Amino acid sequence: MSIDLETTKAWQSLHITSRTLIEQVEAAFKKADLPSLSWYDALWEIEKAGDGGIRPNALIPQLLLPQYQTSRLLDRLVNARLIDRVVCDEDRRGCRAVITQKGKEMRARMWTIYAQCLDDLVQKKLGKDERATLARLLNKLR
Amino acid sequence: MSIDLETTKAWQSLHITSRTLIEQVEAAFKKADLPSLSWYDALWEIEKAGDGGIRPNALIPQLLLPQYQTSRLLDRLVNARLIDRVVCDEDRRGCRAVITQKGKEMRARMWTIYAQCLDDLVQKKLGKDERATLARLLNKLR
DNA sequence: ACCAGATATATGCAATTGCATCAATATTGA
DNA sequence: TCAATATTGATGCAATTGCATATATCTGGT
Repeated sequence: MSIDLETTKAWQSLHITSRTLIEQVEAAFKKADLPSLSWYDALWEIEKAGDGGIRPNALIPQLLLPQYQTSRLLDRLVNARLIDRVVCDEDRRGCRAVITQKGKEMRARMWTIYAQCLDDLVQKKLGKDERATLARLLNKLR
Repeated sequence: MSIDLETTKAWQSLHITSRTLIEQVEAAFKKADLPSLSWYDALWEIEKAGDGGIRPNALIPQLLLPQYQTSRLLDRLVNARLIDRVVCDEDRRGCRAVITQKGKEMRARMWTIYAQCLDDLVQKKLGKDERATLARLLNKLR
């Protein structure tokens, strides 16, 4: 087993690109006085879940976060009045995360920035076919 | 400006793939009772610099870390006796990070695990041409 | 030589993470 | 039914990060 140059290059560009692009999005959020990407991701999943909200444990695989991080991210969102932790009737160990009106507004505000970034950082830089090829190759790695 | 599906898919798979693969490498290091990827990266850059060592500020662009993180990573490496912080004659504000024998051994030990991961996670999953294409597309994004 | 920046690095402090574990409730199987 | 086990979610504590700033040294212009 020996690692060739293509492997090294692919590995490096994968992580460098991911980090660099995320940093740019985070910087854009910060510049607009908005919270970070992880808040966006959580708000979006919670908003998509609708009025019934979503259980924290269902959020974990979506956000790819460990349980304790998810719990604490929810703490912060509650604290910022962007979501409510509602009691869960069918399982009283748990709760449901439900987005508030303020949360919806925040997510929408963040999306305008995020979408602009996605356009600048990805959509303008690769053709449609290239974007599809990239996604296909990446998906072979997971 | 509107974001299409290929863009979203490419964006998601980029970050999910990067995170997932890194987690797998970190897990392999942890399982082998070895420190984390950031230690490896730093040790490798410092080892490549040879006996003269490398200035922390030259390490920053290599590691893509902020200055204070670099400084503290060096603290930990010194603490673990994997590098020395040597006084720098030509600029006494600074120092030079020089790898120790123990550091070299650690890096080599980590590489056996790391290389195995790269083989399993990348080299076996994509053909040579696919790896090259992936790197090329990713590099268009930075 | 001297002073006004600029640069290299370190560090105090608050926020966040990771880990282990806890408390509460649910489920299973005898 | 009930004890054993599993699952959900939160939390104390130590380690790490992020930010702002401090300290020491260097450099360029006068």
